[in-house]
Amino acid sequence: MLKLTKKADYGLIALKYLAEHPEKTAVSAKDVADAYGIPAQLLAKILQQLTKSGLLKSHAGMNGGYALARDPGKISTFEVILAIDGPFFITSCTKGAKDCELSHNCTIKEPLARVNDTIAGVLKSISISDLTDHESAEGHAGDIAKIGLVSLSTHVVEAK
Amino acid sequence: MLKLTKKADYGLIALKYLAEHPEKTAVSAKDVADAYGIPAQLLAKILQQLTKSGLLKSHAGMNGGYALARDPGKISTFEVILAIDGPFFITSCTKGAKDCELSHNCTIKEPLARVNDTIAGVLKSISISDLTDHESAEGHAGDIAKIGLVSLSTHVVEAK
DNA sequence: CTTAATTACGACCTAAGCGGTCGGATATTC
DNA sequence: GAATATCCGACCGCTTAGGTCGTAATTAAG
Repeated sequence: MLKLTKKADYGLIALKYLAEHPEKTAVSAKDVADAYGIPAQLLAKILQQLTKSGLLKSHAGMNGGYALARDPGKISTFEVILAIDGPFFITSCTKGAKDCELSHNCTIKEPLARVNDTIAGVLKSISISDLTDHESAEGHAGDIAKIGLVSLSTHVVEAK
Repeated sequence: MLKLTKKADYGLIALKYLAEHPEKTAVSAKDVADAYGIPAQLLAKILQQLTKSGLLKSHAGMNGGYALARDPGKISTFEVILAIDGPFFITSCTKGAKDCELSHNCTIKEPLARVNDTIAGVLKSISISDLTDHESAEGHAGDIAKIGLVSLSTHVVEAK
């Protein structure tokens, strides 16, 4: 279905929240959970994962909580999703082509891998601070094309 | 995890196979299944779905089978995935924002919806005939940028 | 007209993963 | 030492993906 998990959603929401409140030195999982109606214990585990991945700094004890480990502009959504959901690959045949090799040539994998890279590139290009919608994120229209997009298309269809 | 299902994989593989064998007027599900080691009955159901969606034409009976309903260049991977897996949305909170509304503002959804559109645009730009890897699908490097990509990035990260 | 190939369709099953909870341990501040 | 927190592992219910089975309807070939 190509959808990302709720955990990743929650993680992104939490990081965005942290990015929007730089005045607070530490925000508890419960605070964020209450603010958005997210199950507190679940969010706690997510934030712990993000901490282990080095995206957050944690501080236990009273008045403790989490804080961004880096500038929100330096944290990509790709990293967040990776930290929470693990490495993703469009192809259900996992990367190694190990399983598909025996069943002849899964000829579709190479082009699909390029699609995978494209999507990853898009995700890498979007940082947490980009999620803070300052309404129109105009400009830089051509930059996306530089993200290592392999052009697969010989016939560009206009997207709705 | 942002991966597409095996069913979609199988469907794409089958369509590519059909596109590569235009000489055959009809290919049975079993033929394709045997060629790639795909469970025959499962593939059959997938091809039936694609037929219902108008991407394939079917012919029952002996020497029957499936054929592309259109030129492979006119069938986008987006359509295939849509036909098999149904509409996909990056956001786990389904499109209507119905469920998220009550739990305050799920501020992350708008930017994520744009990511969704971007990915959809990429998928729409890739046709079945594009999957036939004529090695380097060069050129058109900038075209992707025209696909209605909303530029979210202010800081482009180099993709691997 | 019988047989074999093939699509069409629905019921069903199983394993895995997501979303979530619970309980307890550790750390830190007041 | 009591109140907040992070930490961490075990557990659980539910959905869904992936796949099977059986059966009916269609069509071509002998």
